[in-house]
Amino acid sequence: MLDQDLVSQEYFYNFLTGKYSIAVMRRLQRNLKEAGLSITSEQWSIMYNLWVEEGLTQQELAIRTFRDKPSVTRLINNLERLNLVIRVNDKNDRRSNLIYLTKIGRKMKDEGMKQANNTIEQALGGLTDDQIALSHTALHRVLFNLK
Amino acid sequence: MLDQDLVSQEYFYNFLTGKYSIAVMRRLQRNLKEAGLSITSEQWSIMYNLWVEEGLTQQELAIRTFRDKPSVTRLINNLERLNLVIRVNDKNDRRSNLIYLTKIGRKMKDEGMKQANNTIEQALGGLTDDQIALSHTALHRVLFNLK
DNA sequence: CAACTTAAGTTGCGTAAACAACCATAACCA
DNA sequence: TGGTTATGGTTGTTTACGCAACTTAAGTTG
Repeated sequence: MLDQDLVSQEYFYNFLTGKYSIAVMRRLQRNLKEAGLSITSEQWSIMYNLWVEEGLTQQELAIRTFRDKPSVTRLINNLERLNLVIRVNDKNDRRSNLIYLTKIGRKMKDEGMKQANNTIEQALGGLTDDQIALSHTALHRVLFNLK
Repeated sequence: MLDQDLVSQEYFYNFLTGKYSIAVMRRLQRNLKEAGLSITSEQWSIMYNLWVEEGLTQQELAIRTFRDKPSVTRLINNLERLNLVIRVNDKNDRRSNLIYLTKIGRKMKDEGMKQANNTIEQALGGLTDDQIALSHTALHRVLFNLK
């Protein structure tokens, strides 16, 4: 491969190294902080899934957030220390923990979603609905390809 | 916001939490490992920039990789320990370190770029050139918006 | 029912991230 | 020229990630 190709392919390599998502996640973190929510963007991704549906297992959270099991274990540890979620041992399958929100965790939903939507607006400003829809399709395909 | 909207906006939230880039970076890591290159995807992003141009300062590497200065300091520390790069103190500005590749680091370019291109192919398989080009435009805009 | 396999979660280890505080050198300017 | 400000890098702390090894509980099968 020629060096010119290297340069013209720059966008690919930015994608490869997470440049875009670093930018987005950093902004989400900043928005959450400015709104007085002291959770990280990773913790947000767990909370989001619980705001949609409580009582998920850690395994299920791992799948939905695309993280591995140890990562989820530790994220839940930290969220439990912050009194935002609790582990409840599943009576039917004693290997599983069902994760529920606490009152505080539930109360955080409105502001948490608001800041997420803020971040999305800031990130996608100036793009048309078509462009956004096409990017969805492309990114969805990427996820499918790599899963 | 209604809960239905939450679900229909799922792709946005996947973007927000880095789901796509986690997938891509994980695959890059795996491809590098299978090719016998024991560097992380983050280390790859530093190496890539040095393969394009040697003698960059850490500051410049931080800008090009979209990371902060402490992150670059530590990435360079680890790459130096792996004998892939060296710090050379700048004679003209003694605050700066100029980062150069070692022989081993230079020799790694071919295989490193090959695995990067592999990963990109795997990630973008099934997408048309148009779709890819449009996604570039969109992601470029995102970076511009958040910078 | 005992032996084997699968599944859910945890722990250990090395690496990387953000943010703040810090040090050394350079640039500015009054 | 002497003091202030800006810049390049490093260090400390907390959080998070990837992988491998491990524990415990369920499911399978002879």
